[in-house]
Parts: sequence; C-alpha cells; structure tokens
Amino acid sequence: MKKKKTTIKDIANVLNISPAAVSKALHNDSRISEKTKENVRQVAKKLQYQPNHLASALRSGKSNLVGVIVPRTNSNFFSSVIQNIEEVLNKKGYSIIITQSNESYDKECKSIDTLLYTQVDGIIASMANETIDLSSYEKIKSKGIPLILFDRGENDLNVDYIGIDDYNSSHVIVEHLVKNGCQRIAHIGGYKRTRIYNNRIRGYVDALKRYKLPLDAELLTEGDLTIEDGRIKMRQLLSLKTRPDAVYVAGDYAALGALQVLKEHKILVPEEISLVGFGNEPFTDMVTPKITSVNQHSAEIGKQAANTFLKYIENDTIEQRLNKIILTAELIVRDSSNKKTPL
Amino acid sequence: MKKKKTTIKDIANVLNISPAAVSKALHNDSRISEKTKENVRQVAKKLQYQPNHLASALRSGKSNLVGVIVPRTNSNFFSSVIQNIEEVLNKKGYSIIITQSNESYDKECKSIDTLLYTQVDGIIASMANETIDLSSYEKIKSKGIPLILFDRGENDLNVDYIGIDDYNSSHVIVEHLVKNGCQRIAHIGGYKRTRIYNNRIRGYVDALKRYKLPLDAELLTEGDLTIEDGRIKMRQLLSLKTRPDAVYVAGDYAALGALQVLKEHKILVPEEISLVGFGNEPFTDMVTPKITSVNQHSAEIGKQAANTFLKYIENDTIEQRLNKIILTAELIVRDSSNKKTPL
DNA sequence: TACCTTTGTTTAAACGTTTAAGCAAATATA
DNA sequence: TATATTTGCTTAAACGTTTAAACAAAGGTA
Repeated sequence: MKKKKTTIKDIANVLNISPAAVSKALHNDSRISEKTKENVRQVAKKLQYQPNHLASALRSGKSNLVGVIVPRTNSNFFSSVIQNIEEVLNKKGYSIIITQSNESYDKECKSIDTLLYTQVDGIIASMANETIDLSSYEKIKSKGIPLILFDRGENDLNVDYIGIDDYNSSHVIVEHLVKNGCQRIAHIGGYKRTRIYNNRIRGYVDALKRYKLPLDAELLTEGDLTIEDGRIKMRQLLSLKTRPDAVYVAGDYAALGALQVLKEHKILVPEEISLVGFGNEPFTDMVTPKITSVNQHSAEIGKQAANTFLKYIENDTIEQRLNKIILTAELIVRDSSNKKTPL
Repeated sequence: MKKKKTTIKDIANVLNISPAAVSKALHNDSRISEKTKENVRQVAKKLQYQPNHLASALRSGKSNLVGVIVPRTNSNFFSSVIQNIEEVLNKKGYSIIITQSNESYDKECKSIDTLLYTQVDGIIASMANETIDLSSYEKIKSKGIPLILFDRGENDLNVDYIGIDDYNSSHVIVEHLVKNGCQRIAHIGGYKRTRIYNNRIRGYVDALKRYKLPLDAELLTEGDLTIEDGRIKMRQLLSLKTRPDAVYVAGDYAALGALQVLKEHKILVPEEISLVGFGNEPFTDMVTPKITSVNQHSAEIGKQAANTFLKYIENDTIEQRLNKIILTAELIVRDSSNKKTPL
C-alpha cells in the first residue's frame, strides 16, 4: 500500500542537475542561480516533495525537535505553558514533542529515553511527583543537551529553572487570611520532596511564626494533591478537636476536594472556614463559592522556558548551570476567603 | 559543549567485531552467539550507548512514531483519549507525538506537515473546528500513511473513524428532558460543518418532531461552544419573548457559560430552565447545580483508535476505507435537569 | 595576455543504522 | 569420507540528506 515518496534525487533527475544542487536550492543557498531555485521549487511542488527529517537531522546533527515533559496535559496550567512554548519555538523553526509522565517516575524515565532516542535538540520539563532519583535527568545533561526545568524543578541538577516564588506566595496567602480574621490556618500541602511544595510549606510555617499564630503539627499535611487527597485531608481536619478556621491548599484540585467535603458537612465557606487554593485553574472561578487561588503566570513561564532553550542554541559555548527565573505570583481573591466583615 | 555520543561502531571497536554484529546482537538476532550478545550488552551499558533513532528509522523506513493531532489538550476528553492511545501504543514499541491545532486550520496544516516531515508511521487525529478543506488530510493518505480519525471526523476522507452516536445521543437527551416535563427545548449547537455537531443538531430536530414539540428557529443556534459562546447564546435565549424551559448545549464548556448567565439572572435550574451539556467534563460534576451531561467514553475511543492503527501496521496489505466504530454514549443525569417533580 | 575572482555547479563522503548476501568454520547427515 | 546444514560472523550497500572540496566557466583586473 505504501506509496513511493519523492526525494531530492527525483527532483534532481527531472532537472538534470545534482542532488546537492537541489538541496542547496531548497535552502536558498546564495551560490545557486535564481533560475535553478525557481525550477527546483516548481518541480518540488509538482512532485509533492516532502523533506525527510530523518535524513536531514541525521546528517546535520540537528533535529529541530524539542521535547516537553509534563506530569499531565489536562490541567490548564501545563496546557497553557505548552502552548506558549510551542508558539515561541515554532517561530524559530522548532517543533515540540509532548510527553506525559502521569506523575510516574518510571514513565518519566521512559519519556526521557524516547526523547533522547528521537535526538531532540533540547528538553523542557516539569518533574513528576514521584521523582527523587535524578539520574535520568543527569543523562540528558551528560549528552550535552540543553535541559530547562519549570514549575517542578530541582536545584541539584544545576540547570535553568523558571517558576514562581512559592515561599513568598505562602506569605501572601497567610497574610490575606489573617487580614480576613483567620487565626487557625491549616495547610494541605504537597510532598516535601518536591521543591515547590516544600517551599510552600516553609513559607506557610514562617508566615505563621511571623503572625504569631499557632503552629500545630496536625494542621499541616502532605499528599499528592488530587481531588481525593483534598477530600481525605479535609475530613481529617474536620475531625480535629479544634478545627481550623482557614485552610490553605497547595493545589487547586485538592482545594476542590476540600470544598466538596466542606459543603457535604454544611460548613459555611468562608464564614466558618476560609479556603485558598493554588494554581488558578479555571474551575476555581466556576464553582460555588469561587475559590481564592494563586495565578502562576503559565504563559510567561512557557515563553521564558522556550527563550532559555533558544539562548543555548544561539550560543553553544555557554555551560549549563543553576539559573533561576522567579516570577512573582498573584493572589486572586474570590468568595471562598473573602469574608463580608473582615477585621 | 556537545559531548560525543556513543555509536554502534564504538562498541564494535571495543569488542573487535563488526558493527553489523553489534546491531544484530542488540536486536537479539538468533544468528549471534549468547556470548557476543552478553559482551555487547555490557559494553553498551558501560559506554552509555543510546541508539540513534534517526539512523535506524531512516534505514529501516519505520520511525515507530505516531502523530496525534487534537484541537486542544486541556480538555479532559482529549487528554484521556491521548493517555489511552499512548498506553496501547507504548506496549507495541511506538511513541506518540502530540500536537495541538488550537482549532485553527492553519495550525492544523502545519502540524500535519511537521508530522509527515518527522516521518511518523501513522496519524490519529480529531479535526479542528475551522477545517473544511481536507487537502492536508488527503496528503497523509496519498503518502500511504494510516490515518485514523476520532470524535471530529469526516466521511469524505474515507478512513477509519471512532466516535459516539451523536444523532442518537440527541434523541436520548430530548427524551430525558421531555420526561422531566420540558416542552420548549432550545439547542446551543456547534458549527454544522463539523459532522458531530451537525449530527447532534439533526438528532435534536428529529427528536423534537417525534415528540411533536415546537421546532422554533430562534431556539437553535450555532457557535464555537466556548464558555463565552455559551454565555452569548444563553443571553439571546433569555431575551426571547417566549423563553425555552430547557437548553441542550452541544458542549460542556458552553453549557457552563450558559449556567453562569442563568445564575446571574437568578433563574432557577432546573425548575425554571433545565440544562444539559455534552462531554462529561469533570467540572460538570463540580459546579452548582451539577450539570447533566453525556459521557463520550474517551478511554475506549483512545484504545480503539490505537488498535485500529496497529491493525494497519500488522497487516499492510489492507486498503484504508471508511470504517466507523460507533460507541453508544451514556447520559449522566445530574441536578441541572433532574426536576424534583417530573411529569 | 596572463592571472585572479566570482558564480554555479558537481563529486563524494558522511551521518548511524539495518540488512541482504557472502563466507568460513563447526556440526550434522548419509 | 564426502556432502549438506547450521552457526556466527563480515562485507558492503543502502536509507535521504548535507556539506566540504573541487572545478569549469565566466567575468574582472592589471
């Protein structure tokens, strides 16, 4: 069934010139006459010539492909980052290959292998929750392929990182809750081993200290921040002898789960318990009450990540090292934490 | 900065055998001794050998890459389809390249070119809203590359299609609304040029006829089914002299927009106006009231699409032709259409 | 006129694999 | 013992490009 594909040789035969001339004509080489170029273009079109990426990439050592690894694509944050990476890179002639780790370390390793195997010119990644062993990422570095991390990063890899100021975001959130009269603030956090969640936890703890609020171990939990995780952690918090009067959740999906449980228990939000999420996923603005959350500037992160990659391509003498671009996150105050009668 | 990469030749040199023997050893060829195979494996590991996909794909004419084109990745439906395609194909040694058309015809054409250029072994796609001209897709066929469409398909291409029974789904929805006492049912539809939306519209019209309900032109609209589109169309419906008592929206995002407008107008849902969406996106279960919707069996669609592709790979003598796999969609009844006192 | 440059092309090797064909040695068969 | 088969490898070509080097022809310079 396979139809024969047109090659550069076919074009050369038609015009009675060498394949090399055709290649140069297609690349607009200055040493090829306008007449020949025009002929080549015409014949190429007529024969429906499609360049073979495998051959050109193999020969030139450049695939013009960039791998992007994300935990999942179905969150608005990652989807938006990807879209912006693609936009910037397409303009420079690069295409992207998206792979999902599904938060699994194994899947992530496989994705990295696939990308290296495909000979991508660079990799832009946000690490899976599970990932502790960095050897897979070290492999990328050891091949001399530019690696750029965003959102879920890791200092120890000593590569570029683009993200938001998680530590400070926690401060802003706690401050907002305090100003709204909350005194006993819980934190449903992500796993500490993931740097961003660790930073949110540290920020939370330090902010409580600053405002001289009770720092109670039972108010601080770790988990994978899925909807279900949020539900479980919220139920735990409700079963405490002294309930919190505010819950700061490190991810929007878990915040949603927490909200569901609060509603099931007929607890008024924010009057009895205030709620703050993280990530500003679209649904935070769709549910009742609307959930206060933190905008992570996904578009900006995507653009910066792409541009950082391009920096290495345009100047291949620079060595990769830890180089952080930290964007200031923005608290979007909505109904779930906005009490009618603040202090 | 670029480190030299290990090739099959390097391994051959170390062991003093030919590159061909190394290649065969790595592919577990029966004509290579166990001893040599073991040696090759060890040296490969020590030198951190990474096969070069470009070279092997070029030589063998098989890239083991499958392109997937979706309008966007940030809906749960497409994200889930992709995940299942990947799962099935990975097991057979294929990796997937995901591209987004962003509902744009131009972007879709570019995506197709990139995929063909990358020499994918097949393409699984759901068409952009804008797409009318099929020449880009014809190009895929003309190269003899298996093309499988899902969700947004097109009969005229004469290729495999996996989707749900849109026409019948509309019947089920209208029937449900009628049973709940609705008499004047509006439809916020997608563009007719997209087959699935056309089928939903046809189903809606025919179902109204069957139940002898008023078929009013002003109750039927077409649009791109974004949240904003849903809001606009809902406002239009509310401004009619006789408002509908039920609205069937052909997409969940538009249904959400419609719900927002209804709430802003303090209209009781479902008491005054019932609402039904389409797609069963997770948020339909998160908002208040929860939105009745249609489950599209994303996982099943993904698996079937992948298996259909594999069918062509395993048997390359079969010619592509229109071959539809139609799954029965499932109505998920929720609060937005479930009146306490049905007829 | 003799030499240098520029223009427009060709030649041939290379990129890292795979694979058909070939071949020597070992083993089996009669 | 002679012949056939199997085993385990090598040789060399090929996949479709790119590119350094070579070169002929045309144009410029002194």
